[in-house]
Amino acid sequence: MNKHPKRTTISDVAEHAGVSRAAVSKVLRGAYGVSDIMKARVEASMDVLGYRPSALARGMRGRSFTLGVFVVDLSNTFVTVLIEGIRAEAGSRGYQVFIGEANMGLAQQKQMIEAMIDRKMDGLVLIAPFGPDEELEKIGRITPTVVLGRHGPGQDYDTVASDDLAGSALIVDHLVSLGHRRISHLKHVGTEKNEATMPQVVRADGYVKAMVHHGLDDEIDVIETRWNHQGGADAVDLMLDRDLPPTAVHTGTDMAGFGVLSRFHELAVPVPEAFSVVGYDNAFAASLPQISLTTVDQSGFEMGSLASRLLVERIEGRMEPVSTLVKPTLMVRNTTGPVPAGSRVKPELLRNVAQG
Amino acid sequence: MNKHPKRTTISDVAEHAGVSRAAVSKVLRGAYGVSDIMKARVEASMDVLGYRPSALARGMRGRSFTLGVFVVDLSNTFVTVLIEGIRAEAGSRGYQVFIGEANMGLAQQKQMIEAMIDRKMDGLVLIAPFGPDEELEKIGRITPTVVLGRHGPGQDYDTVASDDLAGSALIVDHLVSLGHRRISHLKHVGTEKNEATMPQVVRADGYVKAMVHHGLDDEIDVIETRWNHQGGADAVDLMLDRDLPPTAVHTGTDMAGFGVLSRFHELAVPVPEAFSVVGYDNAFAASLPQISLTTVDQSGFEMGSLASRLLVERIEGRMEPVSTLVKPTLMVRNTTGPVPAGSRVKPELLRNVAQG
DNA sequence: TGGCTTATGTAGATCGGTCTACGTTTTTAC
DNA sequence: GTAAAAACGTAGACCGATCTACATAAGCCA
Repeated sequence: MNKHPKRTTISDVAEHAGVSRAAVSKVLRGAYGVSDIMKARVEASMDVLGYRPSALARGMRGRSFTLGVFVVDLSNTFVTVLIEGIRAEAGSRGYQVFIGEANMGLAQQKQMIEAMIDRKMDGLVLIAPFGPDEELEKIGRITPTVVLGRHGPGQDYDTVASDDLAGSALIVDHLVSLGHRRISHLKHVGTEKNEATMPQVVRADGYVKAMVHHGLDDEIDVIETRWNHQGGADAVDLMLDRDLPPTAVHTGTDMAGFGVLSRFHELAVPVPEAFSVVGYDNAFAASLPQISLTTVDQSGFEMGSLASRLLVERIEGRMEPVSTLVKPTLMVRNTTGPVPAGSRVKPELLRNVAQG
Repeated sequence: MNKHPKRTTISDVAEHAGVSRAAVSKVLRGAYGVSDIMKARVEASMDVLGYRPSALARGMRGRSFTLGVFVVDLSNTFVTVLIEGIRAEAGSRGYQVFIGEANMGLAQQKQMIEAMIDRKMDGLVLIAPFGPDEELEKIGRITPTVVLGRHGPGQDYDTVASDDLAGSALIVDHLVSLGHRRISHLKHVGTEKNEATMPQVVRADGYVKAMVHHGLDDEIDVIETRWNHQGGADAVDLMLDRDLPPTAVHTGTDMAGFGVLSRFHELAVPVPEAFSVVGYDNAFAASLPQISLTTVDQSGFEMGSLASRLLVERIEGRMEPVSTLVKPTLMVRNTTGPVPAGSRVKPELLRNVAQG
């Protein structure tokens, strides 16, 4: 005895109200050409019958009232905040939000996005997708698209990104003001080619520019690693292996920052007394007092709701691309401090620890 | 110039291959009555035209090949692991997984689930939904459903849960073996009524049973609070305010555990020297060395893939409900230690600290 | 070779809505 | 008071697939 309480359809409502199916459809859509009397009667029937239109059938011709959010990695708590913003705005405009994840590379990403298109979702938010810009253009030509977390502008899609250039500058300024000069930066490197619009590229660019601005051209030190826990941990060993190790690091993302802190913790290198660490994203764990990671906050909720708003605009007809940048803010916590006095950073000592 | 590269439909393929639409449909579904020659020709045409069937249209009569995962709170990193498991299994069986979140109460949860049904998703996985069991039965009668994280059995849905009774026992056993006797427990209390199948109820029950088992009937201390960071922090003040404060706490969930640790950190109460803390879920942050929270691991990936498997079975016709329990394991880390010597737990002292 | 069964392909209804075209009333305007 | 315009409601094609019936062709057996 399953699935048998047959759904009420638009025909049932029409019959019950004694009008045509087209009339019910009009009421449903709030379309022109409905008298108040008829509207009331139809709505009453809907109520009595407990009618809910099939979003699937509606989608066949009209809108599906569904937005798709594509994510590479749900376990990154920062994207959760973005999604919160997306949902809030979309919900208030009558759209349902469904999230699709794909973390096994470009092919899987493509498949997921196609799955969304095949389900005729009215619009897509792509959170930090990989792949070349042209791929995104292609998607944008098929369906309304907003790319979140990559810099613009695009031809056929909108972008919402944090001003990563400014974010990196905030970090470097902060560290320099604490007296640091040897500041390293962790740049994400994956299997895919880096596009100029990707955050890792812009953050690295901002880091270099800021270093130059402070006259620290000679101290520029970009370490390529993966932006995850392991990548951060690995980078520590690399840094400590330098002839003259840095005194601070801009880890590019909190996840890598956690890895850095973990490794330092294992090595009993005191943070921030011996080494300053700055993350990026203001993920949940960064705020835990035992971690208390200095980081850059991207006001994810606002970015998310802005993306939603742009997407709905686009669905409703806007064609010109919009590219926005949100100002980040620095969250100074307890992993950054004054540069250690020269005596306290014995490179030899640090290297020994690393090998022990 | 948008959205105009008109999609190829089944008719296009049929025409190109010189067969009927029905024939193409048969090939698509792998249905009976297709010669090898025709199959090859149709598939070639699909290839040439770059055909992808509309999942929407397919769903109108047949399956939509879509599974819906309902989640209350995506920011809980444990559900991310569950989703990973669900996706792995579902993907290998040709289903797409879409996630819907609703964290603003029962009404929003209901709306989200209805939205999934309205889109004719083939089956639903509900992760720790709230509301009465009957509500779940109602859903299960409409569409194949697996409930993840609530204990069974259900009449018209399957359940996959961690053995919370055993989990609580593991925790209490561990603490008792360290010499603790005054062990408190944090029980989640929300705005909704607690059902007997909800984890907070079973964990509390397991805690009580385990305490009784160790002859600690008189030390049973269940504190009702919210299972989040703030709830954990608040509970610390409550515990320290007791005439004879406990020496250990089973926080019910890692999120509350983080709150407990945070508050202790603020109060400079050393963990585990003065107080032992155990979480539940083995969330990501629990593994960070600075946190290193002793907790219970629920092997989320396995639970997720098991749920997927059950759901597909149900979609394919099974009617008898299945109710499974997965064994949890204890992860001993650095927030639990031997009970402090009597002198070190001066209740007065702790209370002063709390007020300072 | 006739009679049956099995294999292969097609026509056309169907799913539950939307949307265009058109007929009928009711208003408005002069 | 009548023509033109606006308001209201309906019929029926359509979206892109699935699925049931049925027609035709091929294979099998005696």
